[in-house]
Amino acid sequence: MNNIIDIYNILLKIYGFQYWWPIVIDGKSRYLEEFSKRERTSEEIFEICIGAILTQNTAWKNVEKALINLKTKTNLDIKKIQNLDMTTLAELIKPSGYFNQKSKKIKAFLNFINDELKGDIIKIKNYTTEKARNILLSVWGIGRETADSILLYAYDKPIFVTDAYTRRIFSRVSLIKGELEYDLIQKMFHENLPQDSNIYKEYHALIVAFAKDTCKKEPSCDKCCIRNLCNI
DNA sequence: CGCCAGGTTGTTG
DNA sequence: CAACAACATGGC
Repeated sequence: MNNIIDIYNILLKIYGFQYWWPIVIDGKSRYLEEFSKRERTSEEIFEICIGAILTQNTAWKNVEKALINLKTKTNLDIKKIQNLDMTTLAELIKPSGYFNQKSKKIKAFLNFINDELKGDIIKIKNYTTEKARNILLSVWGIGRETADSILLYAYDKPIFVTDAYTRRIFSRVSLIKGELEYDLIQKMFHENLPQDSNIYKEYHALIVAFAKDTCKKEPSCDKCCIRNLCNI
């Protein structure tokens, strides 16, 4: 009896595999099955990192527009983006909102790639999860959820991504008491699931799907697939 | 029109 | 440390 695993299985059955993280191909975000079966290329890693920054408190649809702009203009080439001035970069990512903040964050991340990684974005792959997380968190503009999204989806590190949806859903089913710390919520998932990055990837994506579709701010409990486990 | 979206940082008591 | 403000566009 493990509610964390039970809920995963139910969500997987209802919503199916989500195949996160999406990559822009032919002008559209695509979620491809093959992404769960091979490592990400350095180009894909970079795109995931940028997308993770752009999606902070922002709908993916808007991020997609920004990523398409960046891809069209720079082919998401690190050097080309580095050579853009702030105003141009901000203009390209405008649809994702907070464009001044986010262009600063992207610049900070590019500096990090140059200075800490000597231009080699793959380098993090060889770090321990803990070291990789700490080094990402040291970058201005990268907080815990962004760092963990990058670690899990770009570098395939077994670390669970927690977000506002996770809080909402698991508070409602009373697996989270009150306002639990990010790291404590994450710990709960780590302790109740196999240490398997593919499960972490799917579970977080399923949480997002479920939160958008049913466990919304105003929940649609009548069609909820886990209502028998819930207390509201 | 109002609300919300795959958060993070900075400021204040 | 908690509470709160600031950051901003676009979809529904």
